[in-house]
Amino acid sequence: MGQLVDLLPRSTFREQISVKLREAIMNGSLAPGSQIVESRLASQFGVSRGPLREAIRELINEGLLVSRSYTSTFVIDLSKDDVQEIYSIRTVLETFAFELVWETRDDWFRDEIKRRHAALLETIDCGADDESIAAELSLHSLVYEASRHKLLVSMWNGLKGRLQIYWAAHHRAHGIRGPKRESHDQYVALALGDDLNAMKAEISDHMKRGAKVTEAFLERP
Amino acid sequence: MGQLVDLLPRSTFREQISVKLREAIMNGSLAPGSQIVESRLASQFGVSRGPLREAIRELINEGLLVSRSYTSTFVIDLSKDDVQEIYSIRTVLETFAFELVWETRDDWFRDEIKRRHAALLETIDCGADDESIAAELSLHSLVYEASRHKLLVSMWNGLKGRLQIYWAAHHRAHGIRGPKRESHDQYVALALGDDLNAMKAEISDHMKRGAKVTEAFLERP
DNA sequence: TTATTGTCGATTGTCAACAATCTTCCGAAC
DNA sequence: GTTCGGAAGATTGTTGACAATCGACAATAA
Repeated sequence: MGQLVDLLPRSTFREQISVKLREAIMNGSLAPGSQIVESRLASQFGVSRGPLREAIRELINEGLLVSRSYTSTFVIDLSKDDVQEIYSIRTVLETFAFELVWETRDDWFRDEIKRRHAALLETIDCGADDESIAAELSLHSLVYEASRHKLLVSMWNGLKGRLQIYWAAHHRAHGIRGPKRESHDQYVALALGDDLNAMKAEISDHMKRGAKVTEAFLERP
Repeated sequence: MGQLVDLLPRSTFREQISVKLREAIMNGSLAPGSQIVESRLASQFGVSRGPLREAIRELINEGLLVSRSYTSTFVIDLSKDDVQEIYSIRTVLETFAFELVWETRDDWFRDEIKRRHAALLETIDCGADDESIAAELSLHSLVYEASRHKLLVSMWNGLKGRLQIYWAAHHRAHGIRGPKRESHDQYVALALGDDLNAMKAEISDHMKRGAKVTEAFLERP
């Protein structure tokens, strides 16, 4: 039986706060390295410190915030090494995801990948930078979702959050544009094709290119 | 300048509680599927519900507890699928870890893997079941630690906790003994050798065997 | 001047009371 | 008997006040 109506979003403050906080970090309202003060944020959100603290703990576990006991909490500032680690793990996980999915790709998968690629192209054409980043991540998310591997999905979500912070922050800081228009043509074409090894090679290349670009961020004057 | 005296372990209640809780889950004092009640646990630990809740959130994020809003919190009870997922991801991550480590294995690595293997054999000979489980996990942890890949280590730690719960619970429930004495001979020998592909094959085999054993747990009358 | 100690403000950590929500169970209406 | 509604109990969610800790700065003594 399907879902007759949407579930009412009766969420707790902690949940609402944690998504708002994530948003604020993603869109740069809370810049990397900036300090989080519980009492200030609590009054901004109009709640007490209790649920706010729990939301903060959640983001700390996700690796989006870091805290020192009794002293302070900060938005993470990823180092070059951190980003390289993310890309290297991404290569491994995304390759595994394609192995899982490969033989069972269906019409939904093919339609959806085209749809998300088109959405990415559109945001790029609009010049909407933050949206392009989200769209690129959404395109990559597809193979994880299609794998039906819950653990794999949750690991990807963790990486995704940190990547998004990093990209968004650097794009803002350096005035760099989002993904290039042709950046995913090959990826999508191979994902629709029949050569798994070529797909794996493309993932590896794609990540190496990504890692190179982020390196470039950090070598600017 | 060296350390004159040990640092005092001045940790917060939240930290102390979260390690105690983890212990209680690992050693079966809190069995899989059993309910967690904040107020009861808080009085047992002699603290208020605030820090206890934060510790609980931490374990929820680690996947050791699950909670339903306003209703209840439980120790997870892994399904067969969950365990299969853990093993499949483990295969991928541990293979990657060996790729990273392979060319830079040094004397420390070789000594340490022998040491941990010996420790595993000793706990098996003693018939100390819980210790054998911990020793086996410690042996596998080595390659992650040696990889110097922080992200990889943290992902492994997440898996490790869940596996340990699962094993410990099933060993207790079914009176099954811990790892077999010869179970890691091949693994260690290959890790000390020079054939990376053979090592990869052994990891894959090792995990398939592990997954089979856990399947057997669940098919008992 | 320089090293040590005391003090103060800022921030996080903890507590106990109170509110909101969910589940269960019981009774009434049909 | 079945279904509906509502009260009761259990549990989690939220709050505001208070305590502990840290870092910086000033006061002090050599």
